[in-house]
Amino acid sequence: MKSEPADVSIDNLAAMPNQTVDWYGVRNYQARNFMRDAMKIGDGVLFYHSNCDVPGIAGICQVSSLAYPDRFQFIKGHQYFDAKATQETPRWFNVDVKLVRKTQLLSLKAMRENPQLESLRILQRGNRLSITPIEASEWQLIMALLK
DNA sequence: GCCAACGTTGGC
DNA sequence: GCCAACGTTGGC
Repeated sequence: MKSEPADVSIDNLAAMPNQTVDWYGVRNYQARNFMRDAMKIGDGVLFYHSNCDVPGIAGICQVSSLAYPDRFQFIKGHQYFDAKATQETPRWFNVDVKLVRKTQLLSLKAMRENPQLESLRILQRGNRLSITPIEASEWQLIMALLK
């Protein structure tokens, strides 16, 4: 799951109550669907710093709630307000994400240089999704790299 | 339903 | 700041 550290960094997350953040602001249907339809409590999450000096994986987290309506879609004037969303038929959803541990930064560059990680969705050409699923084998490999 | 125009993402 | 690669919008 990508986050811009200027918005929420791994250190920001570590300082939050319960070290938990609601993954607000996703306004892409595919990414929303991953949260709404696929994520279960306890699922592993790689916290990725994007759009920053050294993009890469900065920590390990886990999903700590099922998806529920993103609170900002209802706030008029807010950056994430959506006029087409209503309380009865919300359009955007988010899960809660809880920090497991901060890790050494596994940079995008390092990931690209590792042939074993070639299949990672986030490394595919043209990928812009802020949330992408990961294979169990890829997860295991990254866990080993982060040891 | 097509698709041109426009907006966004995000690495570089 | 550039720009490739998407995603969304809206006229037709």
